[in-house]
Amino acid sequence: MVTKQFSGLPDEADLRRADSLAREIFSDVANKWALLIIEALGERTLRFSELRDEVEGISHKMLTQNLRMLERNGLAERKVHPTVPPRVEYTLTEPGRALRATVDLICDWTHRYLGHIEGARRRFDS
Amino acid sequence: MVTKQFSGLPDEADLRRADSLAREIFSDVANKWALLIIEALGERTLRFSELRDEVEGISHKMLTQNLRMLERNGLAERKVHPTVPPRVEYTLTEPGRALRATVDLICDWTHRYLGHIEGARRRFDS
DNA sequence: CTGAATCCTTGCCGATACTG
DNA sequence: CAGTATCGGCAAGGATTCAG
Repeated sequence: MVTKQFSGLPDEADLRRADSLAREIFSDVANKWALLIIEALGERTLRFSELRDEVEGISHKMLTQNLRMLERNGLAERKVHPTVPPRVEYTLTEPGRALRATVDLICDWTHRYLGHIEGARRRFDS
Repeated sequence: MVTKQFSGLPDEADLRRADSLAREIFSDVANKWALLIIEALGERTLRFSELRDEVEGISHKMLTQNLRMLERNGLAERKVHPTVPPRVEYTLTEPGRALRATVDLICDWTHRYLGHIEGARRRFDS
């Protein structure tokens, strides 16, 4: 990651920094809207407005906010076409697609256990 | 899932219901604290207080709140030992463990791309 | 069409106190 | 020790407006 001058081994400070960074990334990514956007993007390239239609219930603001975050972390790429009206397209980068694979698994999980969960809820709610 | 009286095929209403349920479950589960708790539990059985120590930075309230949610959805099991002082233990159920497997993948992902992301951030922030 | 900025409301979340 | 309830601050997030 970072080239140390006097040792190839990370020291404690490095490990703590990496941990807190990992935690930060996890917090960025482990939120509903971010994951839904990633899932919506998939392998496709979508415009801002297409994304807003695709991600059910997301507001203009949440979409831009999360797209900025994804772009900042290098998970999505933002391509501006200097036309009028402007046309902005978003695509997942390779790290983004790798993350999407895991999101897919969560979706699979959701559907596989839909019945279990529905039952569990009924039992709990009584 | 639900046995229909006149048709084995789900009608549109069923599909819409299933979708909104899936979305609801996804929203429950796709949040930082829930995922961190699931990850902390792993294959172990932990007491409330152990969990609080294990999940860095979580408050008493968030912990109970999320544990209730996990219990309600049948992802974690809550076992009360009627001793004094009380002793309450939490364990992941099979659906919970299945979900944890995917959370593990997200953690792996985080660590694998830590460097990419750090670089992307530096570039973006300038 | 995108996006930034503003206001304003809602609800999250932490702190605290109290029960069993 | 574990859980619930209450209160309050503050940040998340919605609606709207303006700009490029």
